[in-house]
Amino acid sequence: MTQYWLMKSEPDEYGWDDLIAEKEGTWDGVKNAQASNNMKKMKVGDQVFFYHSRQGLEIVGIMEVSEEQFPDPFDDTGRWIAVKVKPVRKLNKAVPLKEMKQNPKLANLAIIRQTRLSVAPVTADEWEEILAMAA
DNA sequence: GCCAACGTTGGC
DNA sequence: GCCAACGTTGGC
Repeated sequence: MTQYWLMKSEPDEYGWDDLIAEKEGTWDGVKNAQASNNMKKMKVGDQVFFYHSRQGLEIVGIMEVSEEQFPDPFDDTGRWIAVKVKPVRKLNKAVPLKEMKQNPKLANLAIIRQTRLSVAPVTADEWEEILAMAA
Protein backbone atom coordinates (compact mmCIF):
# COMPACT_ATOMS: atom_id res chain seq x y z
CA MET A 1 0.00 0.00 0.00
CA THR A 2 1.29 3.36 -0.94
CA GLN A 3 1.84 5.70 1.96
CA TYR A 4 1.60 9.46 1.77
CA TRP A 5 3.82 12.07 3.42
CA LEU A 6 4.65 15.74 3.46
CA MET A 7 8.15 17.14 3.81
CA LYS A 8 9.14 20.74 4.41
CA SER A 9 12.13 22.63 3.19
CA GLU A 10 13.01 26.28 3.06
CA PRO A 11 13.31 27.14 -0.64
CA ASP A 12 16.35 29.29 0.20
CA GLU A 13 18.07 26.14 1.40
CA TYR A 14 16.64 23.53 -0.92
CA GLY A 15 13.57 24.16 -3.02
CA TRP A 16 11.55 22.37 -5.67
CA ASP A 17 13.76 23.77 -8.44
CA ASP A 18 16.84 22.33 -6.75
CA LEU A 19 15.24 18.89 -6.72
CA ILE A 20 14.38 19.21 -10.42
CA ALA A 21 17.96 20.24 -11.18
CA GLU A 22 19.36 17.28 -9.25
CA LYS A 23 16.81 14.78 -10.62
CA GLU A 24 17.20 12.83 -7.38
CA GLY A 25 17.61 14.50 -4.01
CA THR A 26 18.91 13.29 -0.66
CA TRP A 27 16.64 14.34 2.19
CA ASP A 28 19.18 14.75 4.99
CA GLY A 29 19.73 17.02 7.97
CA VAL A 30 16.54 15.96 9.73
CA LYS A 31 17.37 16.08 13.43
CA ASN A 32 14.05 15.62 15.09
CA ALA A 33 12.97 12.30 16.55
CA GLN A 34 9.39 12.44 15.31
CA ALA A 35 10.34 13.51 11.79
CA SER A 36 13.09 10.91 11.69
CA ASN A 37 10.70 8.15 12.76
CA ASN A 38 8.39 9.10 9.93
CA MET A 39 11.27 8.90 7.47
CA LYS A 40 12.12 5.43 8.75
CA LYS A 41 8.65 4.25 7.77
CA MET A 42 9.02 5.40 4.18
CA LYS A 43 9.10 2.80 1.43
CA VAL A 44 10.25 3.13 -2.16
CA GLY A 45 7.35 4.46 -4.21
CA ASP A 46 5.67 6.34 -1.33
CA GLN A 47 4.27 9.69 -2.51
CA VAL A 48 5.44 12.89 -0.82
CA PHE A 49 4.26 16.48 -1.00
CA PHE A 50 7.07 19.05 -1.19
CA TYR A 51 6.20 22.02 1.00
CA HIS A 52 8.06 25.33 1.00
CA SER A 53 8.41 26.66 4.53
CA ARG A 54 9.32 30.18 5.64
CA GLN A 55 9.07 31.48 2.09
CA GLY A 56 6.09 30.43 0.01
CA LEU A 57 4.22 28.49 2.69
CA GLU A 58 2.69 26.21 0.08
CA ILE A 59 2.83 22.72 -1.34
CA VAL A 60 4.53 23.05 -4.71
CA GLY A 61 4.97 19.53 -6.02
CA ILE A 62 4.90 15.79 -5.61
CA MET A 63 7.92 13.55 -5.22
CA GLU A 64 8.35 9.89 -4.52
CA VAL A 65 10.69 7.96 -2.28
CA SER A 66 13.45 6.42 -4.39
CA GLU A 67 15.65 5.02 -1.62
CA GLU A 68 14.67 3.99 1.88
CA GLN A 69 16.50 4.99 5.03
CA PHE A 70 20.28 5.04 5.15
CA PRO A 71 22.64 6.85 7.55
CA ASP A 72 22.64 10.62 7.06
CA PRO A 73 25.99 11.27 5.33
CA PHE A 74 26.40 14.62 7.09
CA ASP A 75 25.62 13.38 10.59
CA ASP A 76 28.60 12.60 12.82
CA THR A 77 26.56 11.17 15.65
CA GLY A 78 25.19 8.23 13.68
CA ARG A 79 21.76 8.88 15.15
CA TRP A 80 20.03 10.22 12.09
CA ILE A 81 18.98 8.85 8.75
CA ALA A 82 18.24 10.20 5.29
CA VAL A 83 16.11 9.06 2.35
CA LYS A 84 16.29 9.78 -1.36
CA VAL A 85 13.47 11.29 -3.39
CA LYS A 86 12.70 11.95 -7.04
CA PRO A 87 10.36 14.59 -8.41
CA VAL A 88 7.10 13.25 -9.85
CA ARG A 89 5.38 16.44 -10.98
CA LYS A 90 4.84 20.03 -10.06
CA LEU A 91 1.30 20.86 -8.99
CA ASN A 92 -0.78 22.82 -11.51
CA LYS A 93 -1.46 25.23 -8.71
CA ALA A 94 0.52 25.43 -5.48
CA VAL A 95 -1.64 24.82 -2.43
CA PRO A 96 -1.04 27.48 0.27
CA LEU A 97 -1.12 26.67 3.95
CA LYS A 98 -3.78 29.34 4.36
CA GLU A 99 -6.19 27.44 2.09
CA MET A 100 -5.47 24.15 3.81
CA LYS A 101 -6.27 25.74 7.17
CA GLN A 102 -9.60 26.92 5.80
CA ASN A 103 -10.56 23.47 4.54
CA PRO A 104 -12.49 21.61 7.25
CA LYS A 105 -11.51 18.27 5.71
CA LEU A 106 -7.89 19.08 6.50
CA ALA A 107 -8.46 20.08 10.12
CA ASN A 108 -6.48 17.08 11.35
CA LEU A 109 -3.55 17.55 9.00
CA ALA A 110 -0.38 16.86 10.94
CA ILE A 111 1.42 20.03 9.84
CA ILE A 112 -1.52 22.18 10.91
CA ARG A 113 -1.74 20.53 14.30
CA GLN A 114 2.00 20.56 14.79
CA THR A 115 3.62 23.41 12.93
CA ARG A 116 7.22 22.50 13.54
CA LEU A 117 7.06 18.91 12.36
CA SER A 118 9.07 18.84 9.12
CA VAL A 119 8.26 15.30 8.00
CA ALA A 120 4.64 14.36 8.51
CA PRO A 121 2.19 11.66 7.47
CA VAL A 122 -0.75 12.51 5.19
CA THR A 123 -3.80 10.22 5.03
CA ALA A 124 -5.13 8.99 1.69
CA ASP A 125 -8.21 11.20 2.12
CA GLU A 126 -6.11 14.26 2.88
CA TRP A 127 -3.89 13.48 -0.10
CA GLU A 128 -6.89 13.40 -2.44
CA GLU A 129 -8.33 16.55 -0.95
CA ILE A 130 -5.08 18.49 -1.43
CA LEU A 131 -4.77 17.21 -5.00
CA ALA A 132 -8.30 18.46 -5.67
CA MET A 133 -7.28 21.89 -4.35
CA ALA A 134 -4.34 21.94 -6.77
CA ALA A 135 -6.52 21.25 -9.80
C1' DG B 1 12.33 40.34 12.54
C1' DC B 2 9.63 38.49 16.24
C1' DC B 3 8.25 35.09 19.16
C1' DA B 4 5.54 30.72 20.31
C1' DA B 5 6.19 25.94 20.35
C1' DC B 6 8.88 22.45 21.49
C1' DG B 7 13.06 19.55 21.67
C1' DT B 8 17.57 19.12 23.89
C1' DT B 9 21.13 19.98 27.24
C1' DG B 10 23.33 20.19 31.48
C1' DG B 11 23.67 21.52 36.47
C1' DC B 12 22.10 19.91 40.52
C1' DG C 1 15.91 12.11 37.14
C1' DC C 2 14.14 16.91 37.29
C1' DC C 3 13.60 21.06 35.22
C1' DA C 4 15.46 25.71 33.90
C1' DA C 5 18.02 27.50 30.23
C1' DC C 6 18.96 27.42 25.68
C1' DG C 7 18.58 26.58 20.60
C1' DT C 8 15.90 25.81 16.48
C1' DT C 9 11.92 25.86 13.55
C1' DG C 10 8.55 28.10 11.07
C1' DG C 11 4.16 30.96 10.88
C1' DC C 12 3.08 35.52 11.24
